Amino acid sequence: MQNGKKRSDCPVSCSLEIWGDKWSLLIIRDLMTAKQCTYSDFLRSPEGIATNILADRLKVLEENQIIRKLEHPENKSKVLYRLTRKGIDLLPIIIEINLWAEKYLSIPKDSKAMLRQVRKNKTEFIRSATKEMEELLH
Amino acid sequence: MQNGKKRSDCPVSCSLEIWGDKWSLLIIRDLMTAKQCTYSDFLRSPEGIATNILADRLKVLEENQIIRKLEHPENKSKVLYRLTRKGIDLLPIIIEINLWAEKYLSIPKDSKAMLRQVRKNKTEFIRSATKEMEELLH
DNA sequence: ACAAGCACTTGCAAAAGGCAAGAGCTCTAC
DNA sequence: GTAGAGCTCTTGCCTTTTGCAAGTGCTTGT
Repeated sequence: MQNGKKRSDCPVSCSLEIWGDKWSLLIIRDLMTAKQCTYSDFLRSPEGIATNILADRLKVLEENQIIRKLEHPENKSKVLYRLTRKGIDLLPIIIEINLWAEKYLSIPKDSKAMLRQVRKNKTEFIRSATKEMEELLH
Repeated sequence: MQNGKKRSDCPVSCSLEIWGDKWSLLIIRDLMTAKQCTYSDFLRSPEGIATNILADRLKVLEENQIIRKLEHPENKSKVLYRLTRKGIDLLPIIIEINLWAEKYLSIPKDSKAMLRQVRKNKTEFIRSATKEMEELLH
């Protein structure tokens, strides 16, 4: 998907070439809610990504500096994945997707609770959630 | 992609199942900038979507009521595609994608001009652009 | 009546996705 | 120190989706 030359200069098209597939934004969503995930955390997500696809997407996201790998503090055979600042800044997109979905699809209760916070003050919600995630960048 | 049962109840996942592929958001982008497009307008977009893929995506987007078909006023062999309100409401997502791309990718001059307007007052930009598109819903 | 334009469809090859099994590490228990 | 279990991927094989080229059927302009 992302190898080869880009289709156009359009910002939307270029963005989609990085994370515009069926899975990447779910990986990013997982990282936004959990702050950090191991490989098998991703595999446990309810959508059920296949392991080879996961490995591929993690590779692409890392190459594009959306996420980065770091070693697990207590187990050298585990790998931790975290968002970079570039990845963290995808939060507004994720939020707008949630808001759209809330309006037009049926969504679970816990998502609604989060969105109540968002609607109260979107800017502030994004600011504080971003700050929280950025603390892990150290 | 969208047939079969859904992967999960996650709002992001459900949304991606509708328009989360490499092409759908580009079709929506075209409709946001041009207000209405014919089939060959989409084919002329710089990304070069294949005609069978285009036909398939238009079908899925119409089934999900993101777009709708209407007949061309002056030529019965042409078909016009327009966004529904559900499609118009994807504008905030498109805007956030543009803002992210502006920050992290290199984007063309005309996109930057539009984004200057957005940054001046995002809420008002969305409000007025939405209103403009909604006028065509009649 | 003919050619050109338009919205698709079809057929076929290439690429991507999905599943199951396994490889190569590391840590734990004995 | 060796066996087993857990972890991150990789590999092979098959299915699905995508991409390309050509074609179909309708409409319109000349």
